[in-house]
Amino acid sequence: MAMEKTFDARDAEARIYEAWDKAGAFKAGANKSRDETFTIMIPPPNVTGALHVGHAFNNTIQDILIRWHRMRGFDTLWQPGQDHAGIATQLMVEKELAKSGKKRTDFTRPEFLEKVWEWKGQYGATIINQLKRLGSTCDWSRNAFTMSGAPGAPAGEEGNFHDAVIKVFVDMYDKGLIYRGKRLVNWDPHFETAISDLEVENVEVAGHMWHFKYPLAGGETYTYVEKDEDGTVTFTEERDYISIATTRPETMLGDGAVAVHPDDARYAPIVGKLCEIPVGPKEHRRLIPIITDDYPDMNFGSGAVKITGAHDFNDYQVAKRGGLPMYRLMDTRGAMRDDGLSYADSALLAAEILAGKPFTETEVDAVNLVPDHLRGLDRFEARKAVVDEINAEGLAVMTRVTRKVKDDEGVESEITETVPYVEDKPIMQPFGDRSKVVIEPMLTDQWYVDAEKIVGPALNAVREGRTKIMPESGEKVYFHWLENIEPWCISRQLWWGHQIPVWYGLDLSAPNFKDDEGDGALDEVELFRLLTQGGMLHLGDVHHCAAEFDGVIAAFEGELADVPTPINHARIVEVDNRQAAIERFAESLAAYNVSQDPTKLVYPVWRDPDVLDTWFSSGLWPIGTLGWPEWDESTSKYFPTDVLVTGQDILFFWVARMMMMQLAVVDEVPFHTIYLHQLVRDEKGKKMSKTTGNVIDPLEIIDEYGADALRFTNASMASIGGVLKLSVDRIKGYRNFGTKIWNAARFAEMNEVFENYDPAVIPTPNATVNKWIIGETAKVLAEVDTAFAEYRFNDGANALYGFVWGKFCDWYVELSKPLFYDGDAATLAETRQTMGWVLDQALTLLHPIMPFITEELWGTVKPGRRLLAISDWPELSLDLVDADADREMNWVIDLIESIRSSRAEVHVPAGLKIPMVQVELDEAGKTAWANNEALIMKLARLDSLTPGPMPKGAITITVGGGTFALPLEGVIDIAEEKARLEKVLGKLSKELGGLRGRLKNPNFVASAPEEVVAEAQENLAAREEEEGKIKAALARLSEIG
RNA sequence: GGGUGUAUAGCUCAGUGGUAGAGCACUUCGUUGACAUCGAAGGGGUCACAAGUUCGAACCUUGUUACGCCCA
Repeated sequence: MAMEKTFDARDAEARIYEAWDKAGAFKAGANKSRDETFTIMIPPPNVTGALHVGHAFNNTIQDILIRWHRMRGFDTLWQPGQDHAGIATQLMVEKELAKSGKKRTDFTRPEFLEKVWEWKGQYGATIINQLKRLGSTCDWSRNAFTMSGAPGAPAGEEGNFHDAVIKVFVDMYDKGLIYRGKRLVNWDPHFETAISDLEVENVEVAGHMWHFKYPLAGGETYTYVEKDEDGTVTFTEERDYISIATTRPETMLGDGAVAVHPDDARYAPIVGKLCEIPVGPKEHRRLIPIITDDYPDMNFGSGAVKITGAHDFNDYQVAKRGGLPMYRLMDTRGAMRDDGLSYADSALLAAEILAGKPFTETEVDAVNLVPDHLRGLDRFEARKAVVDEINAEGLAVMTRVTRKVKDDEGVESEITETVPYVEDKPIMQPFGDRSKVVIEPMLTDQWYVDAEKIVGPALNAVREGRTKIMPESGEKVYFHWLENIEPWCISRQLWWGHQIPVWYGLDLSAPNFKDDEGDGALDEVELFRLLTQGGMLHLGDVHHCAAEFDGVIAAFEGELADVPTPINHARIVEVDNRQAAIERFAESLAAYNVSQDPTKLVYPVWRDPDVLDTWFSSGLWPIGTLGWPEWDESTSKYFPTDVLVTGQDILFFWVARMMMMQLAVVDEVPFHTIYLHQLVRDEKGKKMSKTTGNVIDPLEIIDEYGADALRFTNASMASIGGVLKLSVDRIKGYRNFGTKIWNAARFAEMNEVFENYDPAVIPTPNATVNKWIIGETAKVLAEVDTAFAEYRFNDGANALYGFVWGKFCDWYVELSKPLFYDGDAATLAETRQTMGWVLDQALTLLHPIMPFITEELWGTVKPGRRLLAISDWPELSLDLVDADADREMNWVIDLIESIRSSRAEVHVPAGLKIPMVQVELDEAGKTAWANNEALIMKLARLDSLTPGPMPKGAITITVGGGTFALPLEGVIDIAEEKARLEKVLGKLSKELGGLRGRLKNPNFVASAPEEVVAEAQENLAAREEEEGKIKAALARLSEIG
């Protein structure tokens, strides 16, 4: 059956993918012929994810590497999987619930998690199916999931990942690498959880900068002086305040100080004095110190900055340096706090702290400096209220503005008035990428990895080259980040995730407790005192970490050892939360009181409700996917893996963390090469975004142009460190490339190549054309191997494009025609053998980039043979390049091009066959002509060649070692031909000038390498020969014209 | 502000010291027995700017300008 004119990707792709699957092509070790492993871990897409162009690019690169290695016989594993994407997944499920008017909190945690698993079962495989459409040959039988094996996971989700995550947490905790602490985090008021920097989008929005007066305490005054660069005084004023600029007035309530730069002379007189926060009830107005710190920018605003340690990252650092208290003002929903002490008590305590009273974090956290009437207000409402109150009190910095007004009759006039100074100013505001609400820096208790302690090995691995980052600039970024690493916040206030394996208990230690009788046992009075004053309800909690509840029992028993009898014998039990623990403990004490039965006494503990950051689990991806900690040789042999292919943007968030964690846990680098690529952008280089409307959907592209076209485009863009600009035109071009090779195969089929060649035999032809294309094949293989080995996929793709289109289709197919149509039986046979073989090589080499069309053709050429995906990559020696054949073919091609070019320029009709005169030709040329006469005549559209002198009025054709003429007297325009030759001569003389200049320079001859000099000399000789011929031709034309 | 890149044909980009390339677009011609998703021919570049190193610089060095990304 004759082949169709084009490849029907839509029809073929699914069929071919299924054939690969059936043949086991995806399985680890498919087509294995050696023991070396080659492993790539897929960067796990979110379980909520849908394929975008970035995934398509990323996975194309991985699949190319995987297919290339698999075909070369490596024990190859492409490990797929997904991460559980805490926030995103929870959001999806909450949205689903919202459809039926339900909220997450309408369910218990286990009930909700069951719904999440249901959702995952229903939609979680979306991106996997999309990756399949791209042709990705992951070993799907090993698909991993970062929540596999978690408590409550349904059938089919039993895996090791949960165990791995928990084990690592516990190990790191035991080694002192994980701790709990109160620090400033990015807080998402919608999801009510801490989020990572990665989940924060900084967007420039229109904002305001308010200017307020903070009056000096006790009505003090100072002389405020401004000077210009030369030190000349430009402004002097007696002030009783310091001017502060802020974009967030509502945070003023929590100010701990006003900071100025130590070099700022304007404020030097008042440093160390107190000023008043100009908001809040008059009777409790708080005083804060004016301190110095390097942070304030003297040239920005007034140069004085209010410091709110609990609600701003910069301020937090200043507050830490200055030992300032940090007062939290908001609750988890971003509303002004309505808990803790009353405002009056809070203000009082704050004043004591200012006066030098020592304070603990817990004490400070109970201080609620939100005035009673603002409590519970949303933060943006509170902002308005604060501004209004300050303005009303006249404590805003004022400015005079002139504006135009129209009176009732429409007459315009100008009025000048004094108004509060408020600048309109674009400000960078952080938004939650999922919730779209403004992120609030918030002081909360979280778990941290002490990254500084585990960063060393990760730095060394890259410094010592055990892991290489490409492009190299990535290494600089990596070093810079790791050298300045911050503690890593790993807790999240979500339900979906690995619950932190830490249990808390009430801190019963009572340093001031007095055992009245000194009998080491508690009586009722003592019990009551312990409960209320002993600290149980006031002090913090104690905690212990283990993989399971059973594992912490002993630790809590130890905790109780020095608590008075009989509590020290209490049974450790687990309850839901702190409140339940208090109640349960009280009940148990009451029961004991009545029964005096110590076995009734319990010490309740509760588990940390928080879960781990998804990145903590993804950090274990390399070993976790391979079954660690329960792995055996069948999977551990794939570790360390080989290459990580991922986006530059997650170098810190994921890559560096994998390095640190794998080194910390199994003491080995997770991969030897990290291939970083950029974000895929639109053709103009803009980020694709739904709002801009420039999103290219890879699935639509696959539908329209086929997966191969998209993959080839990706490969051709993949220069190291290259910018990825995706354009549909380009994709279309590579679809056309597929059609091109399809039709070359079709040509072969029409000439009965398929049934008349032996794929196992490297041809040994006689015809120069055949020898030549075999050499070109060997050359392109070498190019592709080098390119792939160096991760220069664009070079590989371009080499193949040039070979298939520029060499095979443009020349070899054309040149083979005379051999097919007019050749003798032997020529016909060797040409079929050659074409079949070369086509097979081309399909094989193209397969990693364009797997579908090549697989289809592979089966069409020789039906029923082993699938190309699991066939062997060729090994061809460059000895197959026949230098003589090469030289001869280049001469032939050069001649044909010269003739075509000349004909076109003097407007000889394309179809017209014309005679040619051989004016002079050396021996090599004569041989070349004789060997290739038929095809030169055909392709140059000649009808004869006769030796003879240069005819009058002819076009001159010059090639190496010869001159030909096309006698076209009467057909051509002499003047035009002269102009053509002059143009050629012009180009030549420019080149000659350069060459002569160089060769005349004694320094060049002396310093340049010999071969460069020799090349220049050869080049010069050839150009001079040509120049001579052209000049002669011009002279002859002048005789007649 | 810190970090890190980029600047080459109209567009998108290759090009690691020997005198500039590809694809697309453009112009002209062409239904020549694989392919019009095609073929043939052609036009088009002070390699951002300046200085330096070198016999020789798109490439190395320094500075300038513009733009991008990441982090503040």
